[in-house]
Amino acid sequence: MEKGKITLNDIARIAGVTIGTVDRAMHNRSGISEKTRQKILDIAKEYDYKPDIIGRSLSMKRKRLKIGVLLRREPTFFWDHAARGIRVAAKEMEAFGINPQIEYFHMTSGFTDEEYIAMYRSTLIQMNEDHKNAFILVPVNHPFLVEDVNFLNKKGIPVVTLNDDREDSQRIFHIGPDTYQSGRVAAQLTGGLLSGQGRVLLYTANYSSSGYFLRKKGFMDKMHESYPDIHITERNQKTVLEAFYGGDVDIRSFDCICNIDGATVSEGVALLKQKGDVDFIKYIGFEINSDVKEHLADGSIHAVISQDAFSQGYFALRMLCEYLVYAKQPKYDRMFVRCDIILKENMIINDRIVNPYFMGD
Amino acid sequence: MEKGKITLNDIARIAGVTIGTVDRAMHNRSGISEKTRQKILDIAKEYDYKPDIIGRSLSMKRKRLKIGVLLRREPTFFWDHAARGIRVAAKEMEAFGINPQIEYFHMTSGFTDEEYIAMYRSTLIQMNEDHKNAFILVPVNHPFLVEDVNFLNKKGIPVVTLNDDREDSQRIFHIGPDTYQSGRVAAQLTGGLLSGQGRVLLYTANYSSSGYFLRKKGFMDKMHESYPDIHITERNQKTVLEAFYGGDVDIRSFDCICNIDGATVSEGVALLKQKGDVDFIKYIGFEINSDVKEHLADGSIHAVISQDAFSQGYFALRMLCEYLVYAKQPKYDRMFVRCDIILKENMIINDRIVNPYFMGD
DNA sequence: CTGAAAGCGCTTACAG
DNA sequence: CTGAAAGCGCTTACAG
Repeated sequence: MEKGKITLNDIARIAGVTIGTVDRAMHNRSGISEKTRQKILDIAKEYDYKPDIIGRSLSMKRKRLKIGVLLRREPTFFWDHAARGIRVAAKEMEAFGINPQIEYFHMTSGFTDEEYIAMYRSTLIQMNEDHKNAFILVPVNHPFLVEDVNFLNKKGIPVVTLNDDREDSQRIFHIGPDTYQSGRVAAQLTGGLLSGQGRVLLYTANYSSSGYFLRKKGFMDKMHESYPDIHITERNQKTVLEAFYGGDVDIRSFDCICNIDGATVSEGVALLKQKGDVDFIKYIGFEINSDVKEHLADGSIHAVISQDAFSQGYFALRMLCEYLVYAKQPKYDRMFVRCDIILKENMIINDRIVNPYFMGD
Repeated sequence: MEKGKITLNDIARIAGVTIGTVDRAMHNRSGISEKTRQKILDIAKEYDYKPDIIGRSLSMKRKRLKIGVLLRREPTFFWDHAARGIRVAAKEMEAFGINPQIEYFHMTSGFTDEEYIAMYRSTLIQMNEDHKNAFILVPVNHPFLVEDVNFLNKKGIPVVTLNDDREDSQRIFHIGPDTYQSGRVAAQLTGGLLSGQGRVLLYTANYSSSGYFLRKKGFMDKMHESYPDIHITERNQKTVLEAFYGGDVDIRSFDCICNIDGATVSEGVALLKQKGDVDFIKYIGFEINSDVKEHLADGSIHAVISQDAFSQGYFALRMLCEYLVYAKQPKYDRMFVRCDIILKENMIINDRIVNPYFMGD
């Protein structure tokens, strides 16, 4: 008997029982004597039994895995990529009958916080009525979120948090950007580009997100450690217009703009172009979309750091499925996607580049 | 009948035939009347039949897919990663019973070209005697390679080329680095770092490889286009010692060393450290290993560009399996892996970063 | 030219 | 506590 190639049927034959009994032993099901269970487990161990995933999958066909996914809506380029990552992973796992149902919720304008929470919660309840096997959620910042996650968990419905985390909840794991580290990467790029000298304008429209706060902190920490001679001016006005041209700002006195806030990058560059200042200042941003690609191509953006939403979605679904199908526990309960540095010359412009980004097409 | 969820059994029932006949129709097998075949195909189309990959796989278990893989040996860190990518992909596809047999051949020293070719070829023949279903090969530069690839292809054994390509052969597709583009990326990094001014030492131990030649060309092209004021000195001595300190070289007259030749990067940096020159010059290299990681961490290397061997192996096996199992033709017959820019702050130092590099562990 | 059946490796409802 | 059997969706060797 070749090691590792043994099947449940083989074990049954060796143990002198039937396959049903073997199954009971392997899955710690009830209705089996301790003695037979031990005998069977010993045999399994001796012959290094590994369950055949595809036999199991075929048999599992009867109950397809329904996974509820609740994402944000804006910025759309970002969340579209996340949804795409989820669909690609689902397609890869289609052998296991994964069936993700993706819903979105808006966080932009026109509603009070309470109204958002209510909308979010009602969507969640509605999705759950369809008897989901698991959820992938982008959490909102409200105590109920923890309650609901814990409730689902108690009912045996695991929850994964995407992009934002609630460590105080019983989500089984989290996948998101390493925002602090991405700030450090931006600082190293900036410092290298300025040879450790000069003036930097650091801009964010939105510090309310803890992600942006952490990114700024990463940027500042790395600057203080490695480039103490660079002078940093923070601006966090609501619009790039105010930030770059409001008050008594002389934009040309800066050597570099670092735009912490991924959502306003292309807007910021467009403004510099319009004012005729774009050639006098280096621009470093976050995240990539088609506008940003154009700015990279024509040289008006030097670099962006991407912690791509696609990978977040892809790995969230994939690791969740491995958890559901193989009972494989992720190594950590908090994981991050890579910080990719994207310049004109290494941005991906065609699909001859093999890459998870394109595997689903 | 839900669209797309129809099975062969359903079709058989609808057509009033048995599943064996449906199978004959779907696979263009002989022994079926044109009329029944048409009827069955029409039904399949109408109900949007998609074969269930996992049913097929289970049934295919009887003939596991044996794939022969022939890689180089040196530099080991590189080919170990390629082999690892292949194993990870095989594990991911284990549902389909993929069984890669990986062999290596040396290209270093002590043999004539003819002897190498003979060794390579005998290994290939030996592997093929085990009735492989497909091959992944790192080609050697000899006409016989084309002959053998074409011979295998004619016998219905597809061949994929890895890292190097032979476009004149009938390999079904190629995956490798985009060496020309990686040279351009290095040039953009260098140019940015020097703000378009200064002197660069461009070093390669080995121009005989067409990969290094193309990389150099990419570097030069981008420099001429974007940073015409940077002065470039080429050195291609056999050792870094000769290149950096041989003749009348004053290494400190350079602002930056760009080391085209991925295999000598850590050696070069170690030499600069030993001579006390490392703080006076920026270093840009290619490929990453544990030594290079240390140099990145302590700041003696500014950046490396990685076209990781892992991905080459991973995608080669994966796309080959998709070809064998689903008959899925890759979009292009020549594909490249990404050029990743790696600085101290974004190099991956722990496995909390979700990444194909770590998916197999 | 077509049918009937076994088999891939597992899970699960049912019978005893 | 254990067994016997059906079934997941496909492929294939054999019978007619």
